[in-house]
Amino acid sequence: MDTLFQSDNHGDNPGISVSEVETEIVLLFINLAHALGLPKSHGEIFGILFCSPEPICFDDVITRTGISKGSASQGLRLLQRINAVRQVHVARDRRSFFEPELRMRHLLGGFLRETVEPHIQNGANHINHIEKLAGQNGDDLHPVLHERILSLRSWNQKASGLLPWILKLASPSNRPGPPG
Amino acid sequence: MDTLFQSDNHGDNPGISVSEVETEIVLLFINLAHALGLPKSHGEIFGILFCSPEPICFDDVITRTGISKGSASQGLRLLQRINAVRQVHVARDRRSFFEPELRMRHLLGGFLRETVEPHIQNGANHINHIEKLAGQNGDDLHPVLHERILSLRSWNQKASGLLPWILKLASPSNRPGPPG
DNA sequence: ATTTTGGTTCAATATATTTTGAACTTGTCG
DNA sequence: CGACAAGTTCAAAATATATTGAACCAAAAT
Repeated sequence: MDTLFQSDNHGDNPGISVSEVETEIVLLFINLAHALGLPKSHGEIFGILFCSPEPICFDDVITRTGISKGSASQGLRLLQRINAVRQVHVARDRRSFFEPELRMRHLLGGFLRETVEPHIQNGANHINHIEKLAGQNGDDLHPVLHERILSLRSWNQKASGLLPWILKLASPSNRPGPPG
Repeated sequence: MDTLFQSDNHGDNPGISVSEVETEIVLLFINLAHALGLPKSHGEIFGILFCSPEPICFDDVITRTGISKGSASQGLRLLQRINAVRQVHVARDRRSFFEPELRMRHLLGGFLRETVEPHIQNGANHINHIEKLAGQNGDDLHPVLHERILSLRSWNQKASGLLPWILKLASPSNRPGPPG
């Protein structure tokens, strides 16, 4: 593929090869993964699936990305958990095939549910604990610190309340427009 | 501080020492920093400032957190850049003092502006480049891939449009409530 | 003008995270 | 059943990221 004689460019097109477009798309998803705090291999996997018109099987994920079996296995698992990738079955083929989720709402939803929400829940628990300690300390607590502990609670609640709005705003039904 | 004889608990309070509350708050911010992809030392610095009723000077940040000069310097700089920390001046004192930002809207705003927005802008540039390559390739591009490239653009625009809404929703004026 | 103080920089080191790949499981086929 | 194929697991190696601290700079104090 994409050699002088067997190019993805069938015909005499002098332009850039299709595979360069794909390379750039994979790079884009590697960057995105990094921005989201996911390993780059996961971005690579998603990028490859995203570029393919048909679902891809495990071994092709490996050969096309060049990553190891282990990474592919773990990456595909996580991507499925956050709703970024679906498994599909092909008749009379034992292997599993994979395809990317393309609806932003679902992508975002999975990511928020699996990655952000647990952090917010942990935070809430931690704040409960802090409030309990603060209660036991009663008057020894500086009033300013006491107030600030209250604001921790309020931040956490605001963050938690934000998530459903974000999903709603990312829905296809939402036309673009300024807030307010 | 907080030894058997020189406890933060002045008086015969049998409760947990104030410093344990502070320890837990610092731990909370270390977790938060981690969740946001910032080094834990930055969370530690913010936590210490958050716990102090008065602004703290550079050297006290170091002694109270136990981190190195270098980390403190870098951490304070970044925290100021993202609006999480303000520098304040004390009369007839050469040193700078620092205090935490407490308004969620400002904290979120700085973080989004300095951390999230640049990624979205990079993404937009990258997508421009991909569209150009795709254009040069004309008909060689699989129609499905062409469609998907269009959706990249739409995702990026949606993400970009989301930011102002998030800020708006995090504003103090917003009462909590379900979306829709 | 020299010293001291407050703070920054950045190369070296320490720590954390990701990736690899060989050994293993599980299910399928002949 | 035995052999193979698809995929998982996880300890070790590779990579990336954060932290340290000594050398440095600039402004104030002496």
